[in-house]
Amino acid sequence: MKAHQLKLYNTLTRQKEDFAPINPPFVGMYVCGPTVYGDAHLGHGRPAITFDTVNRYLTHLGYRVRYVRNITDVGHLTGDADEGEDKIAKRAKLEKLEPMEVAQQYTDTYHRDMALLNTWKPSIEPRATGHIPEQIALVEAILNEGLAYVVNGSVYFDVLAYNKKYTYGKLSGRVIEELVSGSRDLDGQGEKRNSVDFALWKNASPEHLMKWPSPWGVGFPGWHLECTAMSSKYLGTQFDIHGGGMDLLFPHHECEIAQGNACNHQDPAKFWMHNNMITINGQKMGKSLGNFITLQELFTGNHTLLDQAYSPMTIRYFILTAQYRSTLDFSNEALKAAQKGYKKIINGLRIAKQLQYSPQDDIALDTEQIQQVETSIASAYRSMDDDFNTAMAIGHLFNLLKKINSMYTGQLAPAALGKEIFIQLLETYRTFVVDILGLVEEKGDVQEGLLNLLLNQYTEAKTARNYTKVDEIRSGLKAMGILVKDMKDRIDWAYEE
RNA sequence: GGUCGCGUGGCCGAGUGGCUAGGCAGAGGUCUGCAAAACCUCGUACAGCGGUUCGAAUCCGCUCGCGACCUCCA
Repeated sequence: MKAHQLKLYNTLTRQKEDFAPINPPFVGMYVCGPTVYGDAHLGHGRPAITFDTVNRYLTHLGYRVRYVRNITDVGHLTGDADEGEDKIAKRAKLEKLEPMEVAQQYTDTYHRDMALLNTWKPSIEPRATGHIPEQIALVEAILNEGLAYVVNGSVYFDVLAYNKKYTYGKLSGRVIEELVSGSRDLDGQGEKRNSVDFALWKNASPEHLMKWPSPWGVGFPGWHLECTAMSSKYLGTQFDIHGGGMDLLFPHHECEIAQGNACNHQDPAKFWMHNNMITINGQKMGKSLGNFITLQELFTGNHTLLDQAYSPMTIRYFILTAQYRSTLDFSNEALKAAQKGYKKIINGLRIAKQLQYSPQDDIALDTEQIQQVETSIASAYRSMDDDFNTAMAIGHLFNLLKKINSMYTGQLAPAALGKEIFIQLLETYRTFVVDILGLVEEKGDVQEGLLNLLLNQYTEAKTARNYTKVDEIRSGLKAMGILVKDMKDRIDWAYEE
């Protein structure tokens, strides 16, 4: 393995920085997970795939990653201050279920969808409700620091007091004075000393469903608190990477930094990474806008905006074709192009497995070809080293794929590359596609044995020049998404793109 | 209103000063019973205007258009 200087964009400093773990070879990464009150949508897919790829690449480079992604199973408020309703409780009432049944149900569907997208499971997947004592301890610590205050059984973080010692707004680039003057006068925030203060613990009304006893009475934790509690418990008070969607940058991550500094006197994370949003017709796709498409709807094609179903791997590939910090616009056209691109990549994987190296004395090394392969390999790594530029890496993979395909069709002899480069080419291609990008063949309805039987018939018919039969088999297989390929010396097949 | 970001060929989408991104769609060619696949070749794009520079999609300014965050959201 060559030396890699991984650079990643740190939202905190707004520039790309050299990555170095606090305790090599270990890397601690915390990513904000879903609030489980509904099916996961395309917007959940993006951070999951983005940080899965980060996890995969770091692991590939030899780091030992502890990847923590939480499940938020305590609903936060749908509205402002006391007027709001717990999202999970709301769903529970609607479906006549226990809140925990709702959380369990959608945790399960989330896991199912993430597995389909071929994301690695987090090392630890803590739940907010499983860490109530830790959260209460944090509130007490912040109170002890004099950076929070209690009102009517609720505890609020005192942002102005905090800002005297630390800097509130350093992540989002917000200036406290502007926040104070710019924040709206909301009803029901009378308890707070200042509108910029945020809840650490909320007093629960009698009809509130999810609540716990605390030193300040029965209540529930504020929504920024769980991430601080769980990240510090499992990764320490300062860890390497904190990830999440850009929409969480403010106030959520800003508040995490404030809470971390208030308790531990240091920033919780060295690097903050934020994936951009998926847009639909140029507008953010999101629950609040009601324009989201769930992953299941994508997989089944069951949505008015969808022309057809798109497989999980198509979705994964689609997301990886854009740099994670760019917005990515959803459209049927783009997804169909992604589907074809993905199939092409996977067909290449099948082909690569078949290729054999055989030395040929009559074939000289082709230095130009060799150099092209070497350049593409190096470029693919350089792309990933540059803030996980999967889009660019994929571009270089297609260049490698051309070489693989050329060898497959006999237009390029493996011997022209030399054994070492030949092996390196195949190995790099497979490693990038499968290990790093996480793209795998989708076990469809292809039964290899059955297929080979049919292809034998095809070959026999062809030898007998029975073209009616040949065409019949070919069109029959095409209807099932299998392309028959008549090669010079044999018959092969591929997934239809 | 405040803060931040974006505008790339028919479509998607990389690219921060000179060196072919790539995919999809399209055209021509090689191969082939015919196809398909694959491979080769092709379009010479960077919102507009001005500036800096030997040289700009890439830096600076202005204009226009779009979006995100500021309230729960990945």
